[in-house]
Amino acid sequence: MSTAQAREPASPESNPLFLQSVARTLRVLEAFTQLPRPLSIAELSAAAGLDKSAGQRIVHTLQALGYLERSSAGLVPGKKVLYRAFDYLRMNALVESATPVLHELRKSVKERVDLSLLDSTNIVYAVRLQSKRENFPATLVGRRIPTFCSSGGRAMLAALPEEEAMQILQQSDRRPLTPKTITEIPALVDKIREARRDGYALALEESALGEIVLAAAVLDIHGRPVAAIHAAGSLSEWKEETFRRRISPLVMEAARALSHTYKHG
Amino acid sequence: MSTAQAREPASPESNPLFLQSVARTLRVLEAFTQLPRPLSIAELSAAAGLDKSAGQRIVHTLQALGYLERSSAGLVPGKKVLYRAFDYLRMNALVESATPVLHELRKSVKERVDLSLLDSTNIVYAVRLQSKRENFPATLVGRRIPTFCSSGGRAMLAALPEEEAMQILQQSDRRPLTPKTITEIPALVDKIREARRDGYALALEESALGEIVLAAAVLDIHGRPVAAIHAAGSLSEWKEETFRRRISPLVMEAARALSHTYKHG
DNA sequence: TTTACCGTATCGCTAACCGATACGATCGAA
DNA sequence: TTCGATCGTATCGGTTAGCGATACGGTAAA
Repeated sequence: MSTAQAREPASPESNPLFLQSVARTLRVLEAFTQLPRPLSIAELSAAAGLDKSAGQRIVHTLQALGYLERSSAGLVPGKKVLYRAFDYLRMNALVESATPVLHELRKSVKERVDLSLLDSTNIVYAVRLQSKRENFPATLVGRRIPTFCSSGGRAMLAALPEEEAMQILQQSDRRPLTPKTITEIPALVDKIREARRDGYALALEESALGEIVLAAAVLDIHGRPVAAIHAAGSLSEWKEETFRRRISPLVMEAARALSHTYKHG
Repeated sequence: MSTAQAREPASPESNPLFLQSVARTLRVLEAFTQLPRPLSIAELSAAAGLDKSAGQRIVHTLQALGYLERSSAGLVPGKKVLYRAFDYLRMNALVESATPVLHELRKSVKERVDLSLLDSTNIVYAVRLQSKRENFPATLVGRRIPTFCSSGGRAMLAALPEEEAMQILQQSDRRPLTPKTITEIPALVDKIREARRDGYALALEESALGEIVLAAAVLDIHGRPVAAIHAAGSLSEWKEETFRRRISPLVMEAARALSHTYKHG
């Protein structure tokens, strides 16, 4: 096509119903994912692929609406984004029913337990009950990590039709998060097969060093994986085998209790 | 043509930098606050004050971007909103330093403890460590309740210049949340004065029946209130006086530990 | 079957937005 | 102090992105 200088890279949605003004707005808010610090208008504009003027207008509007705030060092996300997360969480029946189950689980395993949701190549933490002091961002709701290298992600991949799982693996950005992250497709396929056999998945220091995580998938009424229950321990306190033996039945039971109940989708 | 009927109510921002396309986009996402259930395109459009076509386009785009998802019963918020909340939380230095403090506090009071942030007429919960089983939405991050009827809100109002506090009271929608909610300005002024004297605020069944909440304000480096530390107990287990005596020193100490440290603003 | 409402798709018109431009303030380095 | 760089802010005519009226097919309840 000879539109030499296309303004937007022919937005993935060349659908006439796709509004670039909406996409631009959200790209501004998404800038903080790459640059998690107070940003200037110019930085936000650049990160969103906008010129100064467009950035100025969008920032001004988002600020007026409470989705951006001014701090002494620049613009930061506004409290309104928390309201939107609340809307998500309160409407999610799975999050609701998982909360008491996770509390029970937390009591018996005495380690950090989480509920994560499958979002294609990533998983997002939706409920988190931490135990000890840990690296701060790692413990927050909304954190996302790649599906392929998390125990929960692999537990869900194991419950997906093989073809879909392969697709996700191939679409994933498989850069390692730690030196121990498994990144080769064949090795990952092995781990997934293992998870399918065992009913749970295990990740050893793949997203954080010193951390052992065990997870089982939560299935919806059609048998599709929609979430996972995680339990995370420290390798300074657990041997792999003990962790598997003691924790896996509890995690699997919790996941089973939540499976097949709601339509979740 | 006589544009007799202005399309938008001359948006609060008649500033030429205010983009109505941005405002429309966010109004769609905000619809779930009023109507927390799966919605159709028509419902979302109506809630956002848009016609069917505009709604269709915005919904289509938000869905393509992951900010809306289709469930069996209609459209619901998408997981991307959780990512944005994560961006907020991880960048907030106060949230970060409050997390270990809250864990300590949680250990000594053995009740639910929260960190809330002041957002004018509302407070938002940013960190929550719950104890027992409770009414579900009431325990979520991102939940917002009116400043005037929460202990944390009143603790912060007490730390604000009198004039500003009055302004917030007057701007507030003071409909009661429970039969015990105090809604009269003079009575609220009394409660705020009391909080100023004591260094903490108390709310008895004002946002939930059977609940007693005690809170102290966290001040920024300029002495302005930016957040509050809450501890919530059940009236079936606590007498007011015991709660005050046992809990208030701990909550005040936690709030003091966080005050005057960061620029927070 | 009828009716109502759903999601989806089309298309010409136009005003909302674009983006180039300019101005004053601030801050560090020279 | 004087630059130069970069910040936020403000203005304005041209045009394109988006508006909104309209239409179509499917589905579910009456």
